[in-house]
Amino acid sequence: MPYNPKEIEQWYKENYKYFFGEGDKILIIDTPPPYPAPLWHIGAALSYALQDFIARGFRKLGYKVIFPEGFDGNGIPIEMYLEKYEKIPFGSIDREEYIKKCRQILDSWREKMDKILKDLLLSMDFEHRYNTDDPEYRALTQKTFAELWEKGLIYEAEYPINYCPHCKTAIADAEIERKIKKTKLVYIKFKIKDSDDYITVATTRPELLGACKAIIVHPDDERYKKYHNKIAIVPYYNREIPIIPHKMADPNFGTGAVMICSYGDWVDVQIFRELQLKPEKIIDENGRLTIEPVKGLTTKEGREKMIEVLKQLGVVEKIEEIEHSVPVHERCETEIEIIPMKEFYLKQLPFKEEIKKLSKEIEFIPERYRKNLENWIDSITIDWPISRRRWYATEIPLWYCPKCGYIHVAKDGKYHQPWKEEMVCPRCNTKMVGETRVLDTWMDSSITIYYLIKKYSKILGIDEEGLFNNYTLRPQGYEIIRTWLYYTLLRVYQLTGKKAFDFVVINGMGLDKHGRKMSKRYGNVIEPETLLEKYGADTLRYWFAMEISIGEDYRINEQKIAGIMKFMNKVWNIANYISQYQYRETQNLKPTDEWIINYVKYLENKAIEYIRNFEFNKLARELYRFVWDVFANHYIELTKKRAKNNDDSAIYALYFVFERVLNMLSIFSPGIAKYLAKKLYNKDIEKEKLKYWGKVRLDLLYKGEKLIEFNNYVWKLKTSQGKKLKDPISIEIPKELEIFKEDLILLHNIQ
RNA sequence: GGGCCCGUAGUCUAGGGGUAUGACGCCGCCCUUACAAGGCGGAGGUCCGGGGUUCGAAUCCCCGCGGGCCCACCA
Repeated sequence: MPYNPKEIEQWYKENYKYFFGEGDKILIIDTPPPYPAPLWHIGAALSYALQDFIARGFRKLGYKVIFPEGFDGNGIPIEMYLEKYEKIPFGSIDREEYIKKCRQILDSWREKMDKILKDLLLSMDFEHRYNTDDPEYRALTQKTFAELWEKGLIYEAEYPINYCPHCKTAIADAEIERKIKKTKLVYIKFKIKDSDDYITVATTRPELLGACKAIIVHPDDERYKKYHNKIAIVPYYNREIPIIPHKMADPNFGTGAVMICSYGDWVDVQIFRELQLKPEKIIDENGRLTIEPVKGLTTKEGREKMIEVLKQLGVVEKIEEIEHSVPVHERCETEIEIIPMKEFYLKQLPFKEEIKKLSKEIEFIPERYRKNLENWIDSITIDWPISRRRWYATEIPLWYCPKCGYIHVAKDGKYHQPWKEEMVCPRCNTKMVGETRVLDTWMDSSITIYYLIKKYSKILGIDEEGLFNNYTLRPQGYEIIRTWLYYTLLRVYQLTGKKAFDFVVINGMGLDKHGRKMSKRYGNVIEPETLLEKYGADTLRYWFAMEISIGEDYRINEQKIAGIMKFMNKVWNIANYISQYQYRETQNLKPTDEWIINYVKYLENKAIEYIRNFEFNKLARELYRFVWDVFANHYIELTKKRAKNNDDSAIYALYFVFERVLNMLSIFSPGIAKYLAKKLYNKDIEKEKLKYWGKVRLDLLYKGEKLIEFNNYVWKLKTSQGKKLKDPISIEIPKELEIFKEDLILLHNIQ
């Protein structure tokens, strides 16, 4: 019967039941809840295989492992989808309907992804799946909001904030990406008051001229020293503004003179604050300009219009085409504007040092990503804006009394929707107004571990504190260190005073075989379903285990995957070979058999170390070499004739070694391992732990290497002499291999 | 501008002071009763370049060159 992954894996899935593992220690894996999408990136899907190696590996080390299944759902992506593909723009239908629609689509995607997770043969707790957009989960988010509100860590304030004109909501720094774009650098002449002189500034934002409140030049810039603290006149608007020396002006860029507007970028914000200038709000919440001559235009349109106007005034000195990086919203790639808005903030500045201290107590795998987190923490300059003007997210659980001004926060632990839920002021009995805004989705995702501790302490019947004091592990990609990891550390610390994780394991990204990112644009996207269908999960997973070095990007090369399928076939055939013999025991092991048994014990001892250090690729590679190059090619060949004569020792060794192999293999390729172990040993190999065998006989391992060398030598000799491998040969057996004499004579037909 | 990572056969990779791992591909021989999805053998490399440390460098240090990532206010 040939190897048929489909049949085996189907059998596996049908018999699957979640198993925590047996042991005193508990490891909680804070599985990333993926954001649902109609197409799942192969790299994202495979990252769950790495988590499964950790889960299965640690169960084999004697841990109870919590490996939950969860999905995200809150936030802007689904709303973007609705707008783009369902042609339902935000605000075009009733809020209730809109939310229902989002949920429906998300759920249908989640079913597909759930199937992929199961097809990957993950040892996940599929029975207790959670969604961050479930009422139960959102209730917890709201409860934590109320807690922090009561502690005074949340406040509302009007500050300039990153605003996405497309999504019509404020966003946090962590949600911003930078894109290199071509733009015009416009050189504009400003007249100096009471003089015929003028000063030229270079700007990429001429449309903001109406909000220009100052010009800065570098204090040491000789060209402009004569203008320090003089007054310049803004063209078109004829407003008088000061020319101020400030070290933020770079003499080497443009003309060295910079116009400061409310707000072109965060430098402007900083300087307005420092110089206590009065900001002018000239962009509205639709991203449109509000003053002439650009009233009603978008910033892009306004830019062109303003250039025309300034040209007619004769104040444009020149225009250069430059490339520079502009901040865009990571979800929709729209250029962000900085607009003063009234939003809720969660205090994070006072926690910077404490979070940095916590990060030093966390073990990062690999270590270098700790710096990545620390760099981000260092770069934080404002508190976290957490309110969003969207619909599909967790509602801010607040009501306002129009009469007495009382603000009610829901802290009953239930899920609330203030935009439709009526509330009467407990102080003056007036009907209150519900908050319509929602929370940044990271407010939900940053408490996954907090949620899981609560949930699994109930399932396992352990108190929360006790569960938290075990081991927590966060697996995730490096691209969300500044968001998911950082926000989780912050939130969990604010809620519990503890570090969220003992371990952070960073996975790399899956690239195509040439090392390029996969994207629709290049046409190099591989879907998980395709590979699963073609090679099966056991093969895909084993390939992945061999391929990845934790924290490094890896390339997906189908030829290699196909190569690993041959390995599965090899394992299958070894089982086939062994199964022709009846299991038997012996007290008298022959040297060749003792050698191979020592070898596999040595490997299993090493496996324990490898798993502790998250070095799955090393284990997978060594197991591969052992099974194929040592066990199959040398050991089985050496003992074939002896086994055929029903030699107890040989048959015992075959069974013994292969069981240890299946035990290790079941971490990576659980389908085939479980199937074969059931067949040959009638055991559930998934539930077997790894065994530490103590000292092994290194002298035998050494002799074994010599044995392999000798076999290769004889085979080479026969080949070079044009003999067949079974032809007789006359050759002296080296002294150190004397103990293997019986098997060597049979294998090589030595006369 | 700051920080981090990576350059090893046609392709991809392991190793991180002492004759350079392995996979895929390529070439030759072999259907040897577990396996042709196999076995045996073979060709293929100034380990990016240049200096230094050393008896000895792919490996450690410095300087380049090339690629990638993260952060930062270049208007």
